[in-house]
This record gives sequence, C-alpha cells and structure tokens, in this order.
Amino acid sequence: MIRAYSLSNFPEEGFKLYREMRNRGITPDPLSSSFVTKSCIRMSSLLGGLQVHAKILEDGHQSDSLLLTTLMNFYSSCQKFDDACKVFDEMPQRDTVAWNVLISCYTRNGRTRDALGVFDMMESKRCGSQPDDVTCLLVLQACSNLGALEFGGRVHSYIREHGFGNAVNLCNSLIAMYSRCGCVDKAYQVFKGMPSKDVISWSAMISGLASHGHGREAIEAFWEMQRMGVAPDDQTFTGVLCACSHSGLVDEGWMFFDCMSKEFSVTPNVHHYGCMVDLLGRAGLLEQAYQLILSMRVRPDAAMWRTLLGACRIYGHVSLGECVIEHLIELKAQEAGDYVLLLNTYSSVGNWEKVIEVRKLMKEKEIQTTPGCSTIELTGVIHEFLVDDISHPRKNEIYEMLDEIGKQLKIAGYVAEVTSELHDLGSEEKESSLSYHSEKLAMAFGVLATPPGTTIRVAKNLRTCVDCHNFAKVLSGVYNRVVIIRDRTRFHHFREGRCSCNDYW
DNA sequence: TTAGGGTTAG
Repeated sequence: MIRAYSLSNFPEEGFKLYREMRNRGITPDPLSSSFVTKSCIRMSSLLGGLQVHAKILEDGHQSDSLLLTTLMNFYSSCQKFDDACKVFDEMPQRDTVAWNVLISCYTRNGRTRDALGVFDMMESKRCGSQPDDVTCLLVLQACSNLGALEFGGRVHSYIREHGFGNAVNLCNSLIAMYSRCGCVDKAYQVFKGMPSKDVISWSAMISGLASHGHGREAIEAFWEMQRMGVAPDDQTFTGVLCACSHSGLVDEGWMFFDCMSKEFSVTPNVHHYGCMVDLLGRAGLLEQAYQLILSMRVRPDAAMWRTLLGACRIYGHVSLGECVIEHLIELKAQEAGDYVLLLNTYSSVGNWEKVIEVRKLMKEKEIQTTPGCSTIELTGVIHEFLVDDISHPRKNEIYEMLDEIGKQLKIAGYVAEVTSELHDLGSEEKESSLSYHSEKLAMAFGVLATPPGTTIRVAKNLRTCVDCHNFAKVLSGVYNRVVIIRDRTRFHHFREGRCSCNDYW
C-alpha cells in the first residue's frame, strides 16, 4: 500500500501509513522504508526523509544497499549533495544503479566533469560495476551540458559495442548530445539509422536542426513526421517555432502558431510565445511582438521582455526599449544584461548622452556585468578565455596570431565594427570595440593550435556580437576553416565567408 | 508461500 501511494499523486498518504505502522509497534522491512523514502522525495519533504533515515538506522537496516540507494537519491533530490555522497561512501556494496545515482547527483550539483569521471572509472572496471543503458543516458546529458563532443563520441561507441544501439531512449539522447555539441550531421546520422522513431526523436531532431539554422529542413522534418503518423506535442512545436524564428520565417511561424491549438490540440505555453516574440522581434515587427505579449493569458516573465528588449537593440527602437525596461523593473527582474541591452539600444541610434546616463545608473546600482567567456576543446582538454585574457600559457603566441589574422582579414575587407557593443564587457569602463573579445582569442588559439582545415568549435556563454560575427565570417573564408560558435541561444556555422544564420547583417 | 525495490530520453 505504501508503495502504491509512493507512486501516486498522494505520496503523503504513504507517509501517514508508515507512521501508523510505527505507532502500532510494527518495524517496517527495508522495502517499506524504501517506499516511504520515495514518498518523501515526491513530497520534497526533507524533514520526513531525515526522520525515515534515523529510523532506518534504529531498525538496523543501514547495510541494505538498495535502501541506501533510495536514500542517496533522496538527499540528492533535496540538494543535500554532501549527505548523498556520505551515504554512498558508507554503502557496503555498490552496484551499477548506485553509481548511476552518484552520476545524477553530480550532474544536479553542477559537478558535470566528475560525472564523466565516474563513467571513466566504471568503464575501466576499477569500481566493479559496468556502465549500463541508464549510465549512458545520464552521461550523455552531462556531455550535452559541457559540449564535450569527444567524450560523447566515446559513450556512443560504448553504446554500440554493448548492444544498446537500437534503444530508442539512447538514440534520442545521442541526437540531443550531437546537436548540442555542434554536430547536427552526426545527430542526423543517428536519427536516420533508428529503426523506429517516437515523438521525442522527431522533436529532438527538429530542435537540433533549428538551433543550427536549418529552418527549412526542420519544417520539412515536421511534415515528414506527420506523414509517418507521429502526433506532435508541445516540445515539437517549440522546436518548429524556434526553427521559424532562427530562419526568419514569419508567415510560417504564424501558421504553426495558429494551427498548433486548432489542429493539434497543443495549447501555446510560455516557450511558444517566447519563440513568436523572438521571431517577430528579429523581423522588425516590434509592435506586433509587443501586442502578442500583452495578449497572453499568462503573465509574461522577464525572459519574454528581454527577448523583446534584444529586438529593440537590433532595430534601435528607443521608446519601446524604455517601455520594456519599465516592465522589467516592475517585475523586479532587471539584470546587468538588461541595462547593457538598453545601453546598446541608445548607442545604436547614437544617443550618447543616454548611454552615459545608463552607465552612471549601472555604477550607482552596483550592477555587475557577466564577463564574456569562450571555451574551445582540444584533444579532450577545455581551454577557457575571458575578454582581454592574458592567463593562457600560450598568450604571446595567441596575441601575435590574433594580430596576424587581423591583418589578413583587413586585406579581405573586414572592417572592425565601431559602434559600442557591450556584450562581452569585463568591466563597464572598457570599450569593447577596443578590446579582444573572448571568442576572438579562442578562434586565434584554434587557428594556432590545430592543423589547417580543422573545424574550430567555440562555445560562448553570452551572445556573440556583430563584430566578432563578422570576424568569424571573414576568417572562415580567408583561412579556409569551418568555424562553429555556440552562443547563448544558437549555433553559428561559418563556412567560406558566410554564416548559416540570419541574425546579423 | 508469494511479490513487491533503487537510477532512466527531447
């Protein structure tokens, strides 16, 4: 009965039964304790779980590995990561599931690299338990988050070698991992090779294509999915609308937005509205975007307003930008990035007085800007760069290379953007146009440290600025390199002097 | 006597 409740929507009933059992003087067996722990996880009740843990020790069940695995998961889901690890350390035996829970604990705690370390250890048989299909799922998620393509490829090999290659859930994870690590081609290979595809496979592929700027292909995949008789769900439409927005397909976007509820019974959620606001905003239809936000049944969140604020920056729409900031202030959600966007909106129309005013305001409010940071993976090692970074051991070579690239690109027609863009600001004193943005440093390092022709993959925490975007474009032609930059919202593929996206012009 | 545990995709 406790088990039934722990799986139901009434987990607290399971906890009540457990208490009643104890009141009647009955000692629960490890199974019952495990079920009630699960109830505590579902109730997010830290206190309840702590009580159960104490009783487990009293009952003498502290050596039951399966019960301890549940307890570990309990601590992990309550964000008590040290306690979860302590339980793990005290387990007399650890099987694959216990190691899996440790991996998920690390991932939840942001210790993503340690999660990969556990996979290493399991694969090398140093811990007596081999990775199973669930291990692979968890590790692939970690790889997606880190952009760890090489490691993800290793997990892929492991999956093939151990006969998991046809598992739909694993293939779905592989599609997501390859897409998020910048390899849509590989994602598509996995997708094509699947004997059967479900709504998750299709949605993952559509989102992957969308994030890489292949809008038309993403929409084509949606229609193909219809022909195959797979019903789309909310996440499918998030992918489709995202495809429209990244490829500037306004009419198609409206069409999908209208038909999703009418024909497919999927009610638009905040993500769908967000995609539409992004799409309309990028297309310059700022008023339509604003009206759409006002028409929403749910209250718009800060992210929604920020999307519109970004569009105001692109089009230099000062009055709407000011209005959006008002909404953000009302939500008490204003962040450094918001002021930077407003500031850039003013600077895009040359209103320097206002620029100075906003800067002063930022200083007064002690608003800290997020430093731009770019990473590049070389033979499994992640190299990190900040703006004007001089901490890399090969800094001299990198700056020499950057100057050399600058000269070559100038010959090919690259002109540095002079408008004051503040995306990558380390401190508000710095004019970003005068400094070396983190992605430029990472690209220069890529040219320097990889053989000619190697694809340069850079991951950036913020959105890349117009100038760096131009720089990458020209570089891809002059140096004959494919450059892939993953910024905060999407991938940019630069090849032969062009980019796959339509965000910058 | 029987069964019932723990991790899990976009």
